[in-house]
Amino acid sequence: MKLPRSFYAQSTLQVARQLLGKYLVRRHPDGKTVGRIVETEAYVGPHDLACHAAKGRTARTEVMFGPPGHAYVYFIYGVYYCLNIVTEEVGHASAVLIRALEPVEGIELMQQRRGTQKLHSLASGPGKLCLAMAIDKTLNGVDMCRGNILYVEDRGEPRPKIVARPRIGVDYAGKWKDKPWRFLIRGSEFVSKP
DNA sequence: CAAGAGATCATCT
DNA sequence: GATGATCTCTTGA
Repeated sequence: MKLPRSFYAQSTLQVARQLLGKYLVRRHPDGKTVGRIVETEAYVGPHDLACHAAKGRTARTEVMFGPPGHAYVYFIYGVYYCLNIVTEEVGHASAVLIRALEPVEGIELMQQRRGTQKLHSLASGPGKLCLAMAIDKTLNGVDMCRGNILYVEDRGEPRPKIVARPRIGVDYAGKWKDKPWRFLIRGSEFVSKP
């Protein structure tokens, strides 16, 4: 079943942990792709210097200030897209970055889009998974609690064992850079970095 | 295997 | 005008 808005309205750290073991579903004219979420990162609000919302309310961060359960997709390094899901109540700018997926359905399509056969590196990183699932800026702001082009599904899987690590690529964030807010499923072969 | 460069552009100063 | 919530390829041990 599709995760409801109340799921995303929880604290960002809880959402980041509870998304592990859930399934990201993407429907596209070329086909359906599904991946099991194995790695996430929490960006908890404007006071978190690693969070884009720390720059204030701008055209780019606008979605994060809105209601939970919406997709925040941004373009980075002139090359890749990254997918986040907005959390907490309206006005509280926070989100969870989806960092890695274990390919589940539509694997051939993902291989085609990524130009590789290797399952363990098909979606093992925020940029890679967006390529594999055809996620780009046209999905920015999409409501993931309504419609069926992009959403997260609970398939009744028991809660996985979780490991917490510092977030990746946020060395500029001062005292926030070492917060252990990157969450991985313990032992998964599909994460971006062990 | 580890380290480094380059790709390439929206966003903010 | 600088830089980034990344990835791939190349180089060298």
